Amino acid sequence: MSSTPKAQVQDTEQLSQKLTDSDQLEPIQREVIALFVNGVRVLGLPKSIGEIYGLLFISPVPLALDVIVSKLEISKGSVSQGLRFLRNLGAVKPVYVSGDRRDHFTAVAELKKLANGFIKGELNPNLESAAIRLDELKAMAENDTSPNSDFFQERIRRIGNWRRRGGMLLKIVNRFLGRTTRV
Amino acid sequence: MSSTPKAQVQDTEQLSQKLTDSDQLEPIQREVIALFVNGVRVLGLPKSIGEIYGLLFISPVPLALDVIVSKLEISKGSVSQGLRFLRNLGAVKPVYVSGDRRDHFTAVAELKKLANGFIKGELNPNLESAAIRLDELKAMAENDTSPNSDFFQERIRRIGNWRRRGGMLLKIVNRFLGRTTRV
DNA sequence: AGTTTTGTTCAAAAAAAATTGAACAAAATG
DNA sequence: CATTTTGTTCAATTTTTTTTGAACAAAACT
Repeated sequence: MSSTPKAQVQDTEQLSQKLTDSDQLEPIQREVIALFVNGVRVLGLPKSIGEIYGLLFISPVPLALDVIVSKLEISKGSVSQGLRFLRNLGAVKPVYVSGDRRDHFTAVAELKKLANGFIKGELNPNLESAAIRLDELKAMAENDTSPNSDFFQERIRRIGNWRRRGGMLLKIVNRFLGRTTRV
Repeated sequence: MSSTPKAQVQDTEQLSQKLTDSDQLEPIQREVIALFVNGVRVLGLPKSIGEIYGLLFISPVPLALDVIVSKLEISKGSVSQGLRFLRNLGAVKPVYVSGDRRDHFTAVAELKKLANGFIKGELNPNLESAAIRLDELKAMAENDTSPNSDFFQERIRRIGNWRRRGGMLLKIVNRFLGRTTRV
């Protein structure tokens, strides 16, 4: 970045000015990013994830890692990790930009893809481990001899019902958003 | 708790034994609670909330605050706050127990009530504030004169679509789980 | 009235989660 | 092949969230 000394930049601006013009976000972009930061909080994801996705979503062109770093003014580590997470979720995808060897990324903006990615990446793993534990619980309850055994069994059956209905709901959500991925 | 001195408890057990027999959780209960602790994490709620709800869910009788404290071995403050949260969500309800002046609580175990409570208490407030911000954004984008204006407008329209579909989905979820509350 | 029981509140402590930044590796460049 | 660019990793730090516990208030007892 400093191979060519920028001595000619006479610092007519404030000395603390480190961002070049093209790194500045437009007010609308800032607002959209803020909206996403809020949005991902509902999903239990960190702020930086919302910032990165939001920036890519509201950027007309794909962006490289170090551009994201300077636009958002967060660390390279955060952006690297955030991009990996978003890529795994399918919320962001790499785009080849000719003449630039850096990786560039755009936001995947189809709701059904986002939802499916989140379901597959975040929800399903949890539901599966819960299903395993639930089966173990069922076995425990059947061997139980305490006076509460009947009550326990009823409750465990009920959790099983929740699970079943949750699975059905995910399918319905899927169908509603368009049938791209199987849950 | 110590108005009647328990000198006759000769400490044949370990000295650190502070819980009475009735405070001990059965293995099945421990497992169910663990399941709930995991479950609420997916919803972005703290462990103590899962513990309290789980305990009430798997308890044959309503429990008072201090019983919850000694069974779960967490602080009175946590239980007090947790119960308030769960009550606001409609996940727990007070039950009158004659001859005992303490408040007692049971878990509300109907999935539709739980889901509706969560939607109304946690999701909707967020969606509403997002809707407001989105309207402001729309106005900004319409007054914008930058070369990216068209792109911005397309993107903001898209977020609006997400919101619309999200709202529809909540209604569908509601209908699927049984129609108790309006979203 | 005074005392005990029950439950809430909130500042401080602890725990958990996110972020940073420096060290590193891998690939591209000259 | 030495150098630069690009991107990853992870221990340390910072920030945020959760939990604790002591002080307080309100109601119920004696």
